[in-house]
Amino acid sequence: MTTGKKLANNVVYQQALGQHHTIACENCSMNAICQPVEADGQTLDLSKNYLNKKIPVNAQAPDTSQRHTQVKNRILFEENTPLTSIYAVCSGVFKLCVTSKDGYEKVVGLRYPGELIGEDALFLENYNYSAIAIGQSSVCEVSIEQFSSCGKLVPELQQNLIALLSKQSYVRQSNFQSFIGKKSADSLLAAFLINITKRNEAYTGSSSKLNLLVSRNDVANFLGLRRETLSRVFAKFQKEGLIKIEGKIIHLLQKELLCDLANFHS
Amino acid sequence: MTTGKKLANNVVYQQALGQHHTIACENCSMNAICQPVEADGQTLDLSKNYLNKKIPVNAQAPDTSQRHTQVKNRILFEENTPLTSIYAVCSGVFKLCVTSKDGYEKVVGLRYPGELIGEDALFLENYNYSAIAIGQSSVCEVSIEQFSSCGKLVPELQQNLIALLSKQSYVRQSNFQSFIGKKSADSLLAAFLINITKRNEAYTGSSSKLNLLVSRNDVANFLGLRRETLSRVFAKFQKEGLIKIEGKIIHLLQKELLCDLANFHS
DNA sequence: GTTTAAACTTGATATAGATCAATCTTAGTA
DNA sequence: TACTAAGATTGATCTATATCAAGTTTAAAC
Repeated sequence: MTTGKKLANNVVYQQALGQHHTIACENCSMNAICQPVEADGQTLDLSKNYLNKKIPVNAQAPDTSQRHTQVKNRILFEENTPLTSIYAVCSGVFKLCVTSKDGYEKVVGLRYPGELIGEDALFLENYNYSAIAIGQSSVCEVSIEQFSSCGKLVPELQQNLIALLSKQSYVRQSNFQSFIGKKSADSLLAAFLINITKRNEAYTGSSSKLNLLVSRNDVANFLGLRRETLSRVFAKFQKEGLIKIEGKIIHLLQKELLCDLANFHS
Repeated sequence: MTTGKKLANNVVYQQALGQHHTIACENCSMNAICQPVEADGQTLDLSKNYLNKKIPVNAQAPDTSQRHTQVKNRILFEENTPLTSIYAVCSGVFKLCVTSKDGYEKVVGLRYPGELIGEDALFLENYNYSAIAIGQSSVCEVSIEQFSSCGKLVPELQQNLIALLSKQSYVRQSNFQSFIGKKSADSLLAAFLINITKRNEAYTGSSSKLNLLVSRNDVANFLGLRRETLSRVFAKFQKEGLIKIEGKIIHLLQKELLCDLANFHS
């Protein structure tokens, strides 16, 4: 891991935030169905049967673990292609996109370590968005077919999946509530920063700083703002002492005020 | 059902759209866990054990069915109160609200017949929003406690719940995708009309007209627009021949154009 | 049928954010 | 270290939507 002059801080923070390391399994949403379960008084680790590894793509440092798939700036899967697996992000970040008829790519979600990708299409034929790795990222892959055959044998596994799905449903609803009907750029960005920090809290160990990893362009696209507007709001927040910006790393200096802004209803 | 002079059309359409009738079970999201299941070669209708009825509240025409709870302009449950049941809307519509510190009530969702309420908090202590009946509405109630005890006995029931939750997760994600990052009032309203029509399609039997049931105020609140702005966009859409307005009933005359507007990315 | 309140619409003005354009910064490469 | 391209910021102007205000329609109550 080289340290350029200007980059030094960045790397330090990335290490501090653990963004280039894989998430601990106990902090991962997938954990509910990966954990060994008790069946007939025996302990079974069914994950061995359905958790796949994939060939690393464009990996700078080849992944040595068995579980994690390395992808860099690569498409994990494309919209409207057959659904075969669901994924949990292990490291890095993935953007979820849909492409409109005119070819415009709209960012409809971001997934950070420990979060699921594709589980919302579990009983559909096809994926409902494309998933694209930002920078160097990795995932765990769960084959639906293999999981199903395991699930039939172990009822407890199914209960765990129920809990996982319900939790996801909650996460999605919370997400929706955070952003629906927000009109001002200020409250949108505040809601976004609070939302992402919270989602990464268990993983990064910090409730006041986050590494966005994605470009300003992607954030602006996701929020429905112009990159110029987003830039201005970022600058304003920093000038007002609400945040401190170090490239893609954001320190939330006055979280209370940001929360007020995020909840502000106009 | 009386027919006033000006009201006649309205009532006719409401009947045509079936808004004052309860949804057929086969069109309801809850159906996956209400249907009788096969267990040990026997058919069990477990719904009898966990599907409750509730005392009608403010009902104009008392409900004679066993399953459906009648509530009118009433709170079904309040934010941050203990979660005991999940619900499926049988008739009418419910608005989901969160109240901010300053007392402002934000509409974070609308639930039409066949849709679930509260399932996203299934494994939480408390409900994460309040649910309020608009006009005369009714629900089916599933007691969590009773469902759980049934579920343990019948694995198939659990599989059905998995399917239900995954589908809900998909619905939520689709919802999110429809509204996140939409900036213009035009595309917001277009997305809203398409979204609600689609959600009600199986129930109303129509893919080109819908009965909003909720006030313009609630719609504007949900979309993050001012009622004046919403009113102007409604008027513009009608003037342009995209829709026809009959009070709360909206006819989608040019669905293709509305879809284009809804997908429009600026 | 008349009265009253609530819901909805329309008009005029002010403002937040888009747009267009230029500049600056960062990261990757020679 | 210098060069290059992509990403990010800043400035000036224009436009869509909020805001304030008045008026109209609808629905409920008397």
